[in-house]
Amino acid sequence: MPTSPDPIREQLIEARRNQILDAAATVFAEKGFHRATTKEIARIAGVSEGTIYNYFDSKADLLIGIMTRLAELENLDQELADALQSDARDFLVTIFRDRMGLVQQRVETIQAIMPEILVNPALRERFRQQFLQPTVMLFEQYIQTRVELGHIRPLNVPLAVRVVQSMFVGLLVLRIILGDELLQSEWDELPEVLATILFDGLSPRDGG
Amino acid sequence: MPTSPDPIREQLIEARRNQILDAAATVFAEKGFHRATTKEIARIAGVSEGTIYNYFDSKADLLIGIMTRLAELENLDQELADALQSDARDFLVTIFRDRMGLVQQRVETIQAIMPEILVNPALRERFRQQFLQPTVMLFEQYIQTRVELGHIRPLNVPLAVRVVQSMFVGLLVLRIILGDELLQSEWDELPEVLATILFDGLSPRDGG
Amino acid sequence: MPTSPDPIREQLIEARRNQILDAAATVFAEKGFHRATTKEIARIAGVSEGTIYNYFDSKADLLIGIMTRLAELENLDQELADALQSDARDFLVTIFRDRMGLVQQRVETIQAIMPEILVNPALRERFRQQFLQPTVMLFEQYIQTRVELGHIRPLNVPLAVRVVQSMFVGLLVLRIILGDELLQSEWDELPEVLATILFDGLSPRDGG
Amino acid sequence: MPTSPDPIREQLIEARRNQILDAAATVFAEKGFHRATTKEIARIAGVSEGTIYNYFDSKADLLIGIMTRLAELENLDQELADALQSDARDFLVTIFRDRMGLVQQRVETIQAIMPEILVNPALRERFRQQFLQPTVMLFEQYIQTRVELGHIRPLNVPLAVRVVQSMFVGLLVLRIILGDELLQSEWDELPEVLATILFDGLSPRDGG
DNA sequence: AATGAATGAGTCTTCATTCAT
DNA sequence: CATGAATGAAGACTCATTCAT
Repeated sequence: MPTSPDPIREQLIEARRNQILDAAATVFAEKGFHRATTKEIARIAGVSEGTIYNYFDSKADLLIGIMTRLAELENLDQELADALQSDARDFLVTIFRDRMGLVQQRVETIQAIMPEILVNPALRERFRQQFLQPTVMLFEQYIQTRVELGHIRPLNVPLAVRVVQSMFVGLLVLRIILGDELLQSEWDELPEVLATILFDGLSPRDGG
Repeated sequence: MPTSPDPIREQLIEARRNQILDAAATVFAEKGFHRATTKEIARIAGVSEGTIYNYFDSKADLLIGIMTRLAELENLDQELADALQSDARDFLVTIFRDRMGLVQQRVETIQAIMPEILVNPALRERFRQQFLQPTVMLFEQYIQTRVELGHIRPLNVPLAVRVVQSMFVGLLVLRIILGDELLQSEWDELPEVLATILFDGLSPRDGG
Repeated sequence: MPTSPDPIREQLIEARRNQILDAAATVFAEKGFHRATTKEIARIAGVSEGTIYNYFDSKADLLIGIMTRLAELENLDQELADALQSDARDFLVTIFRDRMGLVQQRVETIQAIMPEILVNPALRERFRQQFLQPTVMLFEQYIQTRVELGHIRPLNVPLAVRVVQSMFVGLLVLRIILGDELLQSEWDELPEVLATILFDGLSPRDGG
Repeated sequence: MPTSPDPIREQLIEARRNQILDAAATVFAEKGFHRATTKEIARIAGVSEGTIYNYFDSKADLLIGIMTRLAELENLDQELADALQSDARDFLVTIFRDRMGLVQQRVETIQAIMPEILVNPALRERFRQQFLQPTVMLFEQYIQTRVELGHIRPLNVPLAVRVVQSMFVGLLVLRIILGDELLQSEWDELPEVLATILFDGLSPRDGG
């Protein structure tokens, strides 16, 4: 009984999976993984509890599914490839706006998985492999190239990448998870401040 | 029968509370809040499960206790008051080393509470009031003063503070929770890279 | 619309029933009735779960079907009718070999139903009516005749039949279900030992 | 925290374990293992469901417990040691009465475990090690001695032991599990018939 | 007649919390 | 105050059965 490559069926299955993952992300975001119940996920998804288990192995598998689906939407490499064309500073502003815009759309999803990533080793490892490592590698290459081109001052590139990455992660945590109000109200002005700090530094320019 | 202010008794009670909180922090750090059981906390603490409830109202109350005890150890204001004496850059390096050193000692405690902060609204609010707001206010004053003294270029101070705070939070998450290996091996070199980026910026100095 | 007695259709239906019962017997034998799932039975039978329910009312009905089919293969009466022709001892050896040979072929089927017979009253009653009672009655007649012919010593015939029947049942349980290794390796020598014990007894013959 | 050898506590624990095992045996016997629910076992035992799990690891562990407790009551070796004193035939009658009397008392327990033994490999192995093997070994020695003493005719001792053992097992199954009515009504006369068949054989004695 | 996705009742098991000793 | 046995509510997961296609 080979898997029939029936395209209609495939689509129905995919749609049902997404329907369930959407509901799971909503409930996980609201209650956290442990306080979320399969009963409520089923209710939100408009299916029975049993149906969830026709599409996923376990409640934990829903988290994996949410994260994998998130990863499939990424195409950072293309973005970075285009990036060398533009000015480094413009690029920072652009990519920050782009990616943080994405994050905005996925607040719920991120709230759903992030706390559990911190606690669940298997999920954590998956997260590192699917998100952190690719990002780090691409950024390292990108910055290394900028350094060689003289656009960026010579420095410990790997550490610098972590510092910038930390800033993204930290801003995410402060705004999305901890709900910092100032970050929410002045979010649009953030890229400029960020660019100034990162490229020009806090120290007053000699001629400033 | 009013509570006798017997100082010996007070001390015993405090000691027992700490003994239980230590155990709770250990188990929460290892298993996460939900996977931790009161039975194991009692075992690690060397007391019975019932005893825990003589000192704390609930399992969640243990988290509050852990966080409150952590806050009591803070004396950031004094540190910042002294800070204006020294060079801004030196201060950054110093305070980063100090606070991250503290973090090192409290890895377990932080691992215990952080994931739950992300998920538990009551705890989150408490965390914001006990840690984030005081820090933010003190730093805002500190940087504002530096700006007025001409040590730091004029900028959107509140946002800048969030950016710096994010960097701390992000580095914490990356190193402690996600276990980034490079950050672990080159941790000692981080303050210098950080200072360079923050104060001098990524852009090559004209005369550099 | 009466059921058309279409012989081709009849045969197809019968074939499909057998296909499903074979699969059910296999899975029941391997997992036991409760641990067996209709999903796996369907998979082994090469049909869908729904199809099973077009031929059988319920999972329990599969057991009934298995047992009924087993009973249909029996034609003990003929065997016993022929039996009086031969020497009693030879007959024991022959019938033991015959029936135990049958059992060998149906190990799987027997493993499938026996444990459930012990637990399911309806099935148990059916088993008694389909297997035990006919066998007992035939054997009682057979032995009674032998006694009257002077081939077998006078004794409590009904009890004696139960004793012999028990021996069969017990040997079955020990070998098939409990997997006694000696019974498996020396199975072929068993009829002779059995015949000696049953006909000659354990006591040493005076003139032996 | 070493296990306190508090004798009172030990006794209470043992009593509670027995209370639960009694209830489990009752419900298993009535419904079979799978149809029995922990809820009902708890109800019959007069405790809560949770309490069951303070004393046993799982529902399956209850079966193990029932079987182990049954095994502890056995002291077959002593019985067999005494046995060589008496006439072989008398001994058969005696031991049959003894052991079948025991069985009578434990009908419920045996009904509880036997069907599951047939289906659960782990339990089956345990059963073989705790009951079958010891019995077989002791009986082999006993019969071997009898043969050497000339009380029993020379034969394949191991097979003969299985045959006799089968008879016990088979009579058990027929009477206890399948509920044969004749075996129930004439149970008291069974030992004599059995002894006659086993020792004297079915064949009429030459001088009989 | 065949399919297999959907169903949802049913069960084992966990664990925070209580309270009699 | 300390204990730890008892509690029972809650929840993840299974699977026989149904029914629209």
